[in-house]
Amino acid sequence: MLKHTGSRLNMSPAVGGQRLFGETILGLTQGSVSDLLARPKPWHKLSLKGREPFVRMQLWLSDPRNVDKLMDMKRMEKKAYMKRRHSSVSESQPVEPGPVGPDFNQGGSPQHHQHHHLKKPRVVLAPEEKEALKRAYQQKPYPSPKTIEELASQLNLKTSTVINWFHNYRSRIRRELFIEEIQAAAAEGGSPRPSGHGPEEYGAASENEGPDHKEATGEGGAGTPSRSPPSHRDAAASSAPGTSGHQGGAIGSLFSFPETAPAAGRNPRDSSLRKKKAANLNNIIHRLEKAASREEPSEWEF
DNA sequence: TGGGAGTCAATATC
DNA sequence: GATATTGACTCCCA
Repeated sequence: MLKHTGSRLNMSPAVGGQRLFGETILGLTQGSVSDLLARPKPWHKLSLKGREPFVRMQLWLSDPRNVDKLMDMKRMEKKAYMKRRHSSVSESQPVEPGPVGPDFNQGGSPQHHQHHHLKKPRVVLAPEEKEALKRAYQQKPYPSPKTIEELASQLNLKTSTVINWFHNYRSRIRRELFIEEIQAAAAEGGSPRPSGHGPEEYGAASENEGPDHKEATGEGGAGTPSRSPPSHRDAAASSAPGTSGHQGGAIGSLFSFPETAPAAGRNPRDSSLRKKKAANLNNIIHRLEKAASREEPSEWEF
């Protein structure tokens, strides 16, 4: 499958990165953290549950030893890893005959371990299948069960896959629209209006990356307004609050966003995308810190 | 029961 | 190895 990922958020691997930060601070996996930072929803559109990671982030920010603790965690992880590695080298036999490596036992059935953990192979939709689904979405964002059945049989997919695809697509389109709203608000007033509603509308920039999202642009489907070109986003992102060097000392060392020109051979859009994501994160941090200093417990309770 | 929100986790990409 | 993408899943609500 061909994917274009543009750029990556450099969260200074020397300290942690999305995985460690997500798992130890936010209670989220790396993928979720990446998503959260790249496409944050406005605060007022978040459910209580959706706000939790930001509340955790705020608590972490208000902890004077936050970075130290993260570094400790990293050290501990490394130690554990080395220990595991060392023991697996010294003991030529694994402790338990579990599914450590690939299912491979001499002469035996390769399925022996599978009853333990039946893993469904991940469905990867072919570009043509995605195209067909998108066309169907443009005609009907909320297809009837009958339409779903038809689509599934036409594309030789499971109906659940088609249902999931529509769910995911709608939800991801919606998020893109939220980002647009925020950008429009930011472009109008310079920065999102103060509201006293916690870190409202901290998201100020988005990359709107990837072929999927681009192709969704301008879809005529019901409730699917057209979306603006990336250049508009660039402008909004660069004017996002928090980009002006708000790095909060230790935080800055945790989330370092190099401002250097893109390295040779890299996607030329890389640095601007990086900036946009940095703007997102800095904006979130900025508002969390502001909220923390204002002490609005009612907004943070969950 | 269908849809939205949030998330996981496999995998692609850099 | 770190990050981005995305299909699948759970939970909650109307």
